[in-house]
Formats: sequence, structure tokens, C-alpha cells
Amino acid sequence: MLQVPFIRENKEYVIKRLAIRNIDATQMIDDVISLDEERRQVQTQLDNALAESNTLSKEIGNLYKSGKAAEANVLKERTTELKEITKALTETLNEKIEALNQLLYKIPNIPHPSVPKGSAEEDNEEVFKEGDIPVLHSEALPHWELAKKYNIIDFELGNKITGAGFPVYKGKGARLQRALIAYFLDKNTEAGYTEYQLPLLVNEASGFGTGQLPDKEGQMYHVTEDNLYLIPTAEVPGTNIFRDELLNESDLPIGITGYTPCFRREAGSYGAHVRGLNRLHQFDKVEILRVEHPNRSYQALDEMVEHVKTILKELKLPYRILRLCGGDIGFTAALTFDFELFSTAQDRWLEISSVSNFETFQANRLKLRFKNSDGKNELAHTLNGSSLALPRVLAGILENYQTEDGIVIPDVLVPYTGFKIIN
RNA sequence: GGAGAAAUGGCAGAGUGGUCGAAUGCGGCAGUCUUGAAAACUGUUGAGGGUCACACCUCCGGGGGUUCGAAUCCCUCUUUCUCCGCCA
Repeated sequence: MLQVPFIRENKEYVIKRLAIRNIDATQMIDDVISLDEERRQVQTQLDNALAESNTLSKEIGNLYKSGKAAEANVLKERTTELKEITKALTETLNEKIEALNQLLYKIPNIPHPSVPKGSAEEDNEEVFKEGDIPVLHSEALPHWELAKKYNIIDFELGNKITGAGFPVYKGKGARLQRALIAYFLDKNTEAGYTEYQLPLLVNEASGFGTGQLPDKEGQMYHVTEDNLYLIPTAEVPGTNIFRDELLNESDLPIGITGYTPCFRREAGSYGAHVRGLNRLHQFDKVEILRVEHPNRSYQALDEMVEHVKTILKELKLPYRILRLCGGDIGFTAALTFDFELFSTAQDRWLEISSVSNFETFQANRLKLRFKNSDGKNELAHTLNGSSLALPRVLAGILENYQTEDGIVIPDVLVPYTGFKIIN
């Protein structure tokens, strides 16, 4: 959520920057400014009425004490009047605030100056590419075929137990998955992130804090009985650790990592793009998350990108990094780098990580602040990224490491799997 | 699930109808002392709205009520703790 004073003082800039996202925010921004103006007018009227009321109450108290009950009763008539007035003004005020908030929820974050203009995926800017694309043998298979061949992932069984998008990992497949989780967590903690185990269900306030609610509830599974939501990413419980927190400047920076299953309803496309592990309703992910001083949040973003790079390098997987364009960047992010892994057998790029700086957009909703060196409370910057999303990394390993003898386990994972090949 | 107790500033913890935005301690900040630091001492320090700045307004878990006036009384919801029951 953008800050109203900022919008008020930088109206043209805000509209211009939001145009990068291909939206014309002129009307919304004008409405924000006029609603805020109205809100402040009502606020002032209400404050004046309350001030008069407070003064009278004190006088009445004093009159009673000095035994002048009759005079006090005269003043009471006015306070009764004022009660009506303040009640009406309070209602108007709440309406203004509500209308203003509803509007603010609809305005996305302002893109960072480096975000390229563009309308879709094709306009994302490739900023880095690394790793050799392996030459596979003639009978190379996509990962869903390999999963069947080696009996390591059972999609039909998941279908039976739950439904489409809930695969069952078996034997070496399950072990490989566990190995990846442990490996990622170890890499992250070595880099200074503190490991957390977080709740998989969150309440409404948390969904709201990170921006899934009120508009994107369709993305999450909702447990209506208890009004809780299954998390779509560890970002939600992870970032909400800091909801309503006032930190000391010396507490920053904060780095957290956590493994969680993630649940996403997203009824979407079908066909090859959702085959196998490409798109699931339940999947595993290891997340990294930071709370930073505004001065160094972009440095932190670079550090996070570098960190994810080292992991992919160690796994010897071919990948590229994209700077997302205005049309593709998420609602809450100011700048996002996507990592994509090349799936040789499918001959396409698969998104495996998304690393973003949200600046104060989430912090404003969360009321996540720190006391700066001037003693003022200032919104912190939040960032997060996947390190990494499991299914597509798994798919990439299966496909890129397949040989005629079986699937070779990347060297760095062998200590975690306890075996070197799946055959 | 049953019974009881509680929810106050960054944290801990007083306060039971007006002079309480709220004692005290810790923490934070500034200063004295010190080569520097620690300790000690002195001062300062809640949040939000509003204003050029003041004034002023709001906030003692959430919501509602009583009253001229509520942190304080009443209702309700939520959460936490203790005891009992059940249970991974």
C-alpha cells in the first residue's frame, strides 16, 4: 500500500511511474487526493466538536464540586447536542477512511526506475545467463516420463488421494526432495539467514499484511470454519512475523529462511505447461526473507540474487536471470528478478525463483517500522525470494542429469541423498 | 470441552470514575567522567491524525453500552495463563 502523503506530494511522478505497469492511474490518484482532503476536513470538524465537549465536561465537573448543580445542568444541554454532532461526524469520517483504503488497496507498488516497460513475459529483460545446456541422448524424456520410469513420483496416486496437482513422491524421489530442502536450508543458514519453521495456516490479518487479501483470495485455499488460509508461500507467515513491530535500527538487517509446503488454487491453463511438476496445487519451497534499512535494500536485493546464483552454480544447472518488466512484475513488488532453469527435455525455461524488493509497500500495511538515528519511526523495507522452489528444480535435475544409465545426482547433493544415481 | 484469572507505552509492570497519555524499572537517545569502552551519574524518551509551526483530537486487546466525563463500571468477542478432562 502506498503512503498517502507521498502520493499527495508526488502526484505526477506516481502516475508516470505506474504507467510503466501499463495502467493509467490518473483517476485513482486524483480520487485518493480528494478523498484524503475530505477526510482531513471531517477530521478537523470532529476534533473541534470533541474539544468543545472535553472543555465542557471539565467545567461541569468543577461546577458539581463547588455545588453549582443548576449551572452544570445548563451546560449538559450543549454536551447532549455535541454528542449527536460527533456521532454523525464519526460516521462520515469512517466512511471516508474506508473509501480511501479501498482505493489504496487497488493501487500497485511504484516500479523501480530500472524496471523496463513492457506488457508481458516476452518483454522481460535477460540480465544474466550461466551454465551449459547438456546434450542429451536420443531417448531423453521429460521429467514426468522419468518419474514413471524410475517410480519416484506418482501423479495418479496423488490424483486418487486428493486431486490433480498433489503428487506423491516415493523412494529415491522422496529422498531427493528431502535432500534438496536440507541442502537449500544449509546454504541459506551458512549465508546468515536464521532458520524458521512457520505455520502453514494464516489468519486474515496476515493475508492482508502481505497483500494476498483482500483482492487475491482466490489464490489461496480458505478454511472457512476457522477463517484461516493455507499459505501460498512462506512469505506470508514469514513477513507477518514483523506485523505491528517497531524495531531498533540496530536490529536491521534481519534475514530469515524457512521451508514450507505451499498451497495454490490457481485454476489456470492446461496442457504441457501444467504437465508433471510444472504447476501444482501443493509444492515445497525454501524461502529467504529480509527486513532492511531503506538505504541498503537494493544492495540486499543484489546479495540475494548472488546467493541464489551460487546455489544454481553448485547444482550445475543452466539458468538465466530476468528483470521483470512493468507488465509482468507483481502487484506488491518494486523490482523483481526471476530465475529460470532450462529444462532440456521440455526445451523451455521454468521459473524457479523470484527475488523481490517491496520497499515500503508491505511494511506500510504491516506497520513494520524501525526507530531511525533521528529517533523517528520509519517504515522498513521488506524483500523475499525463493531459494528455491522445489518441483521445478527437481524437474530440471531429472531432465538435465538423465543418462542412459539413470539419473545422476549432482555432486553437492550426494551427501544429502546417500546415493549417486537413480536407476 | 469444563472452571478460574488476566490483556496497559519498545519490554516488564503500577493504576479501579474527573487534575491519567498514564507511576516505577529495563531498554533507547544525549551528556558528564574515560585514551577508548564498561560502570556510575544527569537529562531525555509512547503511537497515530492534524498544523508552516503551535493549538487541538484519538489511542490502555477488538467492538458496543452507561455517564456531563471511562484505562477504571456494564455487555460482547478475541487472545493468553492456571487447574481439570481428552489427545498426537
